Amino acid sequence: MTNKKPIVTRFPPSPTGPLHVGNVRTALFNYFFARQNQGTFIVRIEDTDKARSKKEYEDNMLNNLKWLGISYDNEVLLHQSTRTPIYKKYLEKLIADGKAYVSPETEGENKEVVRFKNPNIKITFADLVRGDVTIDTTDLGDFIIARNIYEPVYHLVVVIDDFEQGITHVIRGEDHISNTPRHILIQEAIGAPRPIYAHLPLVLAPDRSKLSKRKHGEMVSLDYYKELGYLPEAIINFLGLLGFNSGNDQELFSMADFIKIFDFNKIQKGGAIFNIEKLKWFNKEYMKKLYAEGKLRPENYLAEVFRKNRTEEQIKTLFLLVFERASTLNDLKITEENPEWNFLIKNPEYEATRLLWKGESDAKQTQKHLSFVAEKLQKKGASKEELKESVMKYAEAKGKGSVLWPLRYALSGKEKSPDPFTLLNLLGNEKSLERIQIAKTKLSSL
RNA sequence: GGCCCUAUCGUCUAACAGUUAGGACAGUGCCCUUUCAAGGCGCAAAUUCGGGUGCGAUUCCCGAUAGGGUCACCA
Repeated sequence: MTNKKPIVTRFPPSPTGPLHVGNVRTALFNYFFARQNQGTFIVRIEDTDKARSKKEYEDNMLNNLKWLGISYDNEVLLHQSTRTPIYKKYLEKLIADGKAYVSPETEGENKEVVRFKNPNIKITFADLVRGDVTIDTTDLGDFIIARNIYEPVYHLVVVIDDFEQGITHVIRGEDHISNTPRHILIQEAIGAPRPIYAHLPLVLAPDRSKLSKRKHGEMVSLDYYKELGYLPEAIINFLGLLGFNSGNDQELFSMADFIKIFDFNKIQKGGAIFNIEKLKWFNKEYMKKLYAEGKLRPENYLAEVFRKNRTEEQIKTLFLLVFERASTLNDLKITEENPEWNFLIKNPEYEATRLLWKGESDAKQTQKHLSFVAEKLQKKGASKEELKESVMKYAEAKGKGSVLWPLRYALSGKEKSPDPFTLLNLLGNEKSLERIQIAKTKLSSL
């Protein structure tokens, strides 16, 4: 066997905004491929745009990568802003070799810039996801590679850094296809080897255009999802499957799974819409997993008022109720202001007529049903099971809806809620009796 | 507009010439059930359109159409 060159991939964010979900996907694929091949995954900060680059954004990216569990192998984090002397050396050589020149400008910010002398040739490069791509560089003209000798622009620095860091595979978004011939031209001029390219399909907004901060706002940044209570596992699973498939019907994949199965041949060529509904589903799946592992604790989510004067069992019941209706961690957070659940801590307000089951017009009957339940509740020593049994027996005789609906409504004041027996347990006898009494009073007014 | 890329259910996708075109999310129906949620079982839903080449095209080729990307002294 021949000795394969070790693989080196990279993720080079520009710290001009918070980490973008499209970039997360790109980082993920670079990471999968490097890890799969025992290669090296490098993160480098592309901050040549001094005006727009900010330390807070860099921190945001690094923290988010860590949160996702994406670790990089380089010991020092390269900042392009600190490498001016290196780029200058290349620039001077390029100029000396006649491959670039200082060009006087009549437009733009600077009077002079450095332009690359375009040989005007056709470049064909092999793309791991698209096959051969041919582009005529004549259309590019003599493009700018530096604002001045101390301020190179992206196209130059990306090529130099990829070269100096020994990047073997450039895996990036499809929006870079048109930049690739430019980069290849520069590589050839500085004598750098050509890396292997793979251009990933774009992550699209529901309107089918590239997800962008300008057009699509906060939904492009990872923070948005993180703050809403999406789990890193769910985000990785969802993004890992955007534009990639395993070839079988499996839906749930961990980072380790992706590293195992990643394959350029299974990458889609067309862009993929970021469908939040599917993300929600993944998140729910991972929340179930967390719960099963005992890692979701009610006390972290239920406000004190909901826990006060409740037994362990009641708290668990409440939490489960909330849990099965939740898609994100935030959905779990129940506070006094939550209209969905605050009926548990304060008596509900509602119209008396709402107590009547559909088709029912006899308020007296409904009152009688409620009285039956009240009596049972007042009987000391009866277990919850016995109570439920006797009420259900009664309800079956009188019509389940006629008995259970008003009971549930009296307790919750809501059209939709958990069943009355669960509510009875959660509220306790005293509060339940109070609410039943209120309901009976309301019914008298009908 | 030039150049480049792409094209299977609404969405993410499977099928690398022969399948009743499969799965998942969303939707919808039924069951469970007083209501909701959860759960179970169903249903509906796609090969953009023309031409080729094959005994046979979702699959290969060409064209049209549509969508997207890119045309910065941003990355």
